[in-house]
Amino acid sequence: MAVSPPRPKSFAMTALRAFEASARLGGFSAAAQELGVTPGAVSAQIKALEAELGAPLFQRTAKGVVLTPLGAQSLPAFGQAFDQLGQAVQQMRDAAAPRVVHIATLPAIAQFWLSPRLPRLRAEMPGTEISITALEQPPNLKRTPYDLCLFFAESGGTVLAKDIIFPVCAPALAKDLATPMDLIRFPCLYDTSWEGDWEHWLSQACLPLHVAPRGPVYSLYALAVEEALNGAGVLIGHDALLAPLLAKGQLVAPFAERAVLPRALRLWSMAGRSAASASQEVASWLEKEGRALPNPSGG
Amino acid sequence: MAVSPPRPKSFAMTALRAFEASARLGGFSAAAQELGVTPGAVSAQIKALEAELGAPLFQRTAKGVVLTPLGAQSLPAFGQAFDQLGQAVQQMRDAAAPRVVHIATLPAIAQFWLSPRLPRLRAEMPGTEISITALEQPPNLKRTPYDLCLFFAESGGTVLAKDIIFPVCAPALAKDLATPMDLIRFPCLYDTSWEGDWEHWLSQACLPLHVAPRGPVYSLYALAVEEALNGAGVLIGHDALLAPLLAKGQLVAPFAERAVLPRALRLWSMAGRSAASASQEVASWLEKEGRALPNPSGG
DNA sequence: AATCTAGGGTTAGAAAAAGTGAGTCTTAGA
DNA sequence: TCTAAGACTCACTTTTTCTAACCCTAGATT
Repeated sequence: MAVSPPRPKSFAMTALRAFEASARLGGFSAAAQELGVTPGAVSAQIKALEAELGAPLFQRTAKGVVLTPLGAQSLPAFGQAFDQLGQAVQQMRDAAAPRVVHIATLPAIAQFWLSPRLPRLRAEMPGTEISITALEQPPNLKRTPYDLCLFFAESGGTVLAKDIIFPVCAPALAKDLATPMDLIRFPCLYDTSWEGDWEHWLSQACLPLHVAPRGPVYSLYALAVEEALNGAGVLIGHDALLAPLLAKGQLVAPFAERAVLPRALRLWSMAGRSAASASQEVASWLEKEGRALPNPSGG
Repeated sequence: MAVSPPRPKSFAMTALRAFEASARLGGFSAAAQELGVTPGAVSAQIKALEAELGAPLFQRTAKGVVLTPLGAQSLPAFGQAFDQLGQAVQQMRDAAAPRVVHIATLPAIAQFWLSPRLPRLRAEMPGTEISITALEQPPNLKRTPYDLCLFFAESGGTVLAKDIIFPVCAPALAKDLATPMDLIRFPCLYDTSWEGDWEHWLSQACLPLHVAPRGPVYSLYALAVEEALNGAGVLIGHDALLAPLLAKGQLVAPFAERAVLPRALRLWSMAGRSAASASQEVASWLEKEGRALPNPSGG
């Protein structure tokens, strides 16, 4: 008669979360990113879960993993359960600290769009604490403790600004840029997370030109902007982000051609928050801000 | 602009579980028992959760804890979420190992009621693996990975046998026990988890006697039975458990008086299991077993 | 065909979390 | 006043989890 060890604990929560995320996102790497750990950790969790379960949940292939029937059949229930858990956590956080709003956004947006507006926002909403977290990817609001997401996206939420791109540079450089063809003689700067920007602009401007960056590649938009301000080259700029610098004349747009990308600066929150909550107040304020300046640099 | 640390993980699952259990059961100690850890561990978890939350969930008093409004308001959602999670785990386990049945039961029941029946049960259900876990308290099926619970209880599930108690002893001792009054001259054995048994029997038998155990106190019924078999004293015996020993004559009941306790040997499972599952098959078999021998030692 | 790349798997060792155990404190009730 | 229950503290141990650096495979690219 087998008597199990003194602590007959149920399944490890971490492993279940890893399973749910992996199954939902279709891969360990994606799950690892959502959970904020390395793929190896997710792999180990799943392995442990499968061992305890005595049956495989994923079928491993060289190019990713596929759910086994068992895994596929288990996923929906776990999805619902974790949704509910996440919602419960949100509610609790709301109730505990009703005047704290956590915004998740791109580092570039945080620095160039949000940061200039924060003083006014804070002034207009005293007593509300606003915290900003910079992330490369929009987080899953159902699973992570953020109230608002502010990212460039093609759909979802409300549009705060179109994503209009065009080359910008220091004023000193602009006089050497009579036509786009002159771009060939200068480094064309861009941020790695927006690799296609130059091509987009060139094709939208009907220019059969191929430009390539010279010098360092920037993994942080702020660095690229800094370089552009220093006159190190021509940056492919985002209107929504650079409007203040353009307005102040620290950067200029040497060419008239503008490309409007299908994506836009969008703000969204988790469904089912009361409109009276602090996060919704902040959202309204930001949306108003977006409407107030539909085209800050003048169209 | 505050950028949170690289890993903006959501709340710790363990802490949330500790909160839910503590809130539901009304105390850290009770929660600790359900979770299989020490009260200190639960206390630490809750403390960490409250710190992260920035608000207290419990109000500490000298005699236990009381939920704050925040805690009370958060509890239902967490209860539902964990119920759903537990159900999802159950479903997954069922689907993964459909022929494994985990039974939680009292050590004494495991050894004296279940163990003698296991060979037949296994013979009749080949291919079904049955594992037994001995626990002092019935576990919460919604939160722990057991399929069936077999305990003495006053309600719930189906009755397998009444709990009838009466003194038993080795045959050699019986001849010195003409009347219950003779009990005074012998050690009266009992198990610590059933402390009131002697009083129950004595009062039901209308005997104004007070008996006390002499010699060691047994924390495991099996030890007390062993001692009784060795002729070390008179044990207050449970009919359902000792029937085989009585039938074989290894133990005898020197007195005719029997006390029927309000509780009974009961079997229950989590609601919402398909009747075709292995666990329900085992349950049916055990229930049939209970019906087959309503009063094994003869009434 | 050789190389590249993306996605997974594996491992040892490091780090973090969770848990224990003994002792303390407080208060209700005997 | 004494006792018992329940919670807390703190130093220490154990367990879990994570990372970093490796390898492996298959499809795409050159």
